[in-house]
Amino acid sequence: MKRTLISELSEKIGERVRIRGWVHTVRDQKRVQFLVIRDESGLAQVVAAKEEPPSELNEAVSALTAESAVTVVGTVIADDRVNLGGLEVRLEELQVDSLADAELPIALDSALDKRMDWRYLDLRRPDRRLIFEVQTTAEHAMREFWHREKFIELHTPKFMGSASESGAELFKVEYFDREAYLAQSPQFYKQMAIAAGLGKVFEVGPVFRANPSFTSRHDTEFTSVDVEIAWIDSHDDVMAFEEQWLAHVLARVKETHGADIEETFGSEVVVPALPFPRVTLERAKQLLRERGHEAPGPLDDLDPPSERALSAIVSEQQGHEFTFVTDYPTTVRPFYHMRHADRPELTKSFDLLWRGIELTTGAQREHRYEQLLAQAEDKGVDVGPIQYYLDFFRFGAPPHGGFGFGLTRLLMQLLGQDNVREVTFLYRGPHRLEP
RNA sequence: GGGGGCGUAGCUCAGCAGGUUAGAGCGCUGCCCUGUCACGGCAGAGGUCGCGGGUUCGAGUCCCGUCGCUCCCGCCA
Repeated sequence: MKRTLISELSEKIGERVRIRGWVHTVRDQKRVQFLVIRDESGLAQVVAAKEEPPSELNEAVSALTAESAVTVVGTVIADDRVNLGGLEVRLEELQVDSLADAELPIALDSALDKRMDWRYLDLRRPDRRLIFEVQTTAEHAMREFWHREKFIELHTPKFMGSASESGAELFKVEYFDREAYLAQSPQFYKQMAIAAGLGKVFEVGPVFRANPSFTSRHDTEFTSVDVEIAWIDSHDDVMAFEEQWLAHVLARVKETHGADIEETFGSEVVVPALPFPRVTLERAKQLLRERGHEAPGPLDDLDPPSERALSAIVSEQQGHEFTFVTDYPTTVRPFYHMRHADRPELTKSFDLLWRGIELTTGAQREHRYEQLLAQAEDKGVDVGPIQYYLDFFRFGAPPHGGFGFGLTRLLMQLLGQDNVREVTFLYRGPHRLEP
């Protein structure tokens, strides 16, 4: 007999069905037994009259434990007394596919770290499933847009012979008789694709950061969304692409899950207006000062409290959740970010803030070999190990730029969660390698 | 790496200025209950109070160390 999803039961009233799922609750009374079965589509009540003495079926129901995996055969009956959709399944056969231990190690209100220990139980909660449905929709919408715009999808190697950026946050691994590093970014390789003439490229893939970061928005392995575009005139072209792409993604998420997200997580999905507000770092600092926010920390960057404050100011003044902050000084940007011709101390770079958190870093890249070399030396970068990268720009490289984008940070903000661990299937952090 | 908070039953927590057998709710086990729907009722089991030292007549409670968790900062996506 074919399996019926619980969401389809209302179309099968009077029919015999086979449903498969988990025991949500057991209410074993004197005269009647109720089971609530949960599958990926919903909850359903299953009922069995108790016989005197109890039948084998009654005994089997009594022996069930919560979260056991079961297969139930019965007849669908409409009954107004039932709160769950006004229908129930009259139990005829019960097969216990896997009996769960009686006592579960976590509850609905368990602490995050404990829930991480038992992630597969944590994820059985229906509202957690929505997280990954939204992720699926968001990624699909991203690809939809890229595909329409004729982007090429990349799969770059995650083993590297040398650092792709700073070098301070690399995981070192054994690689036969030498050492290799886990890629902390596909940065160099997506630029290589530009030098290779692929035009516009993207990659959705894992990146590894050996930072001992203990915050709600960092992990040591996460899914990075990377984009690189050739033949641009400036970083403005990159921002223009990103805002259209993101607006498309959020529109798709809203139309598919907007109501569910609001109901489940109390977070409204807002499709952003175009263009997004843009503000230079200089102007951002000025805005913050005007509004009485003392921007502490380094003078040439925004610390997290300042980013939150800036987002709040822009939201209040312009009614927009997104803010591009542009033109960061060379001191806080990598050597390959292109510098402004008229103000060489500033880069043609940007960050994208959403609801107070950093979602993206992007820039126009320096594609002129001599200039790139000079900037590397200026930043004190040892060019020896990255000569292969510099070589990309020796045989005709188009002007280009792109951005890196944190997928889990998007999801966290989208679903009003306060921690990336909630929206990561399996979190990896400095002290978390299991399960 | 720096700073704050926390670590007591399976889970979530309470625990007085240090003082006799360490508590609650949920869960679990057993019994009872004509349809429940977070079912309800009664009873019961379950804890080296993270670990190691120290102070004290006496420490879950104070001190030191250590491990773990958590948040913020740094770093970044």
